[in-house]
Amino acid sequence: MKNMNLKKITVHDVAKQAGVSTATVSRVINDNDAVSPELKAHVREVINELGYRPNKAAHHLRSGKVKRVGVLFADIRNPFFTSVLAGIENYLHEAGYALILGNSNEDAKIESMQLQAFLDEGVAGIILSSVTNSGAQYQQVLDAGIPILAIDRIPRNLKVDSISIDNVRAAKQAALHLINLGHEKIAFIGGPEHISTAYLRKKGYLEALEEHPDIKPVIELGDFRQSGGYQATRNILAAHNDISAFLVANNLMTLGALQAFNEKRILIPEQIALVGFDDMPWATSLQPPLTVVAQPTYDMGKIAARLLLDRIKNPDSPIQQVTLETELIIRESCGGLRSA
Amino acid sequence: MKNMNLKKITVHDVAKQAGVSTATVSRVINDNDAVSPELKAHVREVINELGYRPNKAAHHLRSGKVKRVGVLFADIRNPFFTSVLAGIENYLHEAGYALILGNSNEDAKIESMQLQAFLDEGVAGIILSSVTNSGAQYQQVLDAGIPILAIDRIPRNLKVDSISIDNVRAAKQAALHLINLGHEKIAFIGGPEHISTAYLRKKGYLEALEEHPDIKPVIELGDFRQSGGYQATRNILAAHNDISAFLVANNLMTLGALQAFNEKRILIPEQIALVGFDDMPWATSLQPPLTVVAQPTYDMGKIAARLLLDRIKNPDSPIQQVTLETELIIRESCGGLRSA
DNA sequence: TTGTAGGCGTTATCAA
DNA sequence: TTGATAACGCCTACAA
Repeated sequence: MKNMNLKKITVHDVAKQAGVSTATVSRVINDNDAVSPELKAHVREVINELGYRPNKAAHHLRSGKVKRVGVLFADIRNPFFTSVLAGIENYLHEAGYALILGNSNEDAKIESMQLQAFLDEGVAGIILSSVTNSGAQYQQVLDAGIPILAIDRIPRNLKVDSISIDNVRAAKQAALHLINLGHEKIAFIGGPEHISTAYLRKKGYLEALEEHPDIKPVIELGDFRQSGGYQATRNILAAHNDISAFLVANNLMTLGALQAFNEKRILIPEQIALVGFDDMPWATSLQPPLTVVAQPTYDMGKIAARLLLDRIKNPDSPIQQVTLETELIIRESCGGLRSA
Repeated sequence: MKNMNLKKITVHDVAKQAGVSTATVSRVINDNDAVSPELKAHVREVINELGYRPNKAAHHLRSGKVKRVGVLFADIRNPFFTSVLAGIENYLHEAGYALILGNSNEDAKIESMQLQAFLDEGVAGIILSSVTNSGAQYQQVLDAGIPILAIDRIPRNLKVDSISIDNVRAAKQAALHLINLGHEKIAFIGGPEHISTAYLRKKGYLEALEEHPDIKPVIELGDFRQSGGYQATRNILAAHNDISAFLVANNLMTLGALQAFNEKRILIPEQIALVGFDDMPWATSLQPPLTVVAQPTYDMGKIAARLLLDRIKNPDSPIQQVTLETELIIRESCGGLRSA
């Protein structure tokens, strides 16, 4: 009834009120060319006075420019994602960009639908943790002039900026930690081989063992989810009775392993030493606190967003592959500190 | 060099190729009026043939319609959020809506900036877990004709659709569980009082105690984060030496409490019984597995999205306040099952 | 049932 | 430095 005044205010209203042309208003909005400082100030005043807000759809349509980024993750329910996303969101927000979120749910079909949706919606760039390992299906996005930033999982043969950790080195370091502690039967729970992080972490584990030929690999592959870690752990426990240490290649699978250990009343670290991936909130709340390979998740998100916006501003600069340091945080799940 | 053919295809191209007018093409796109079936089929063929995709910015500008929803959470880093978000994303994606994500980070200033950004960006509706407890600052959004769906935290005095759990009942049930187990010194770790869930859960705890006048409340308020739960637990432990049970009103604070118990080598459930909020992935991986008040987070997200889209389609239907059932999942952190 | 034409709010071109 | 004007791609009276 009383909302008489909610008809949208446009450049025309501002122009009329300020006694200038719409062109001038537009120039002021975009802080563009050389509008005389006095005029600029005056127009700004009128803009505030009227509470004018530019229409982004019209801006987009006319100029072709958008301040909007698509973020497409393979598994939105993994807490690893939450932290990375928070970093991305923080950076984008401060840069005045909107964040469009998608979940491919580890499904290549859905992934390509989501990418298409991003294109339809109009995004200036895309941050992607890809489902598959080959980069072919992303070419049409690139051809449309939309840059992609690959995060965490980096498809082969895709010439785009990327940010990840050194997965081989991280896993190798964790495995060597267990070896140096004297373990000779070390099981590895990995993920689906088509996921680059899974493949590379397994490689790191194997590289560590190659330096110690007397230690034979024991490998079981899960699905990077809790249930998969649980099942893989049970399988290993059933097939071997002499394993003294586990290296688990992902956060949720580590929870699954713990669940299996608890059920069998296996004590950590007395009976089995455990190293997990990702320093998640619960790591310090477990008893014993968990030794983990920590990734700088939040910073990873921030840097990813920064790299992408750089690319958007500068489409022809050389491609960057950023690798972040991981840290092996030694707590008590491999023993040693407990007696201290 | 070779991208000659990436000039955008428009309704005009389709119209020309199909030998019809742009109006007809538009009607076919929107599956609208009565275009003769044959013509419709023919135009559709041409659309596929040319790979035509409607320009959403133009559509939005001209028609005023958008298939885009803003989601604004108070703390994007809380894993509770991840699960709710996944539910929202799933529903929106299937309905052909894009999801714009924002994080207010428990800051009312940022919250209103984000809301303004949503308005500027153009959204058809907003899902909001609000930072403050009073609804005044949301009126301008509502006045702009954009519906809000309040989720989890429901501001007072705001006449909008909402979805939440019965926080009073949930906390009361948890407290009564501890009382029925024979505990007479039960500490409660709550959250900031201006957050509705925090306030209501504390109320539930107090209501339970009112039924047992011999039990005196012991309350410490944290910040809903891990460090807050840790500190609150330490405070209680320092001030009382006869507490036999803890009820912690949020997931991350429960992790903080656990951390404090571990540090002091306090055994759960032998020395202290513990009930937490939210059935998070780690609950079953803890030793002992955690007794919790479980919220249907994923479904909460799905239902939230559905309610909002209903509202968008039907702006004048009566306001709905949906309350979801919680479940007290009894595991082993209050004792009892361990010997089984 | 189909077509014509004007305009959504902005920006870019051109002229003044 | 500023203004008039024509698009951007689409939708929707209105006319046929």
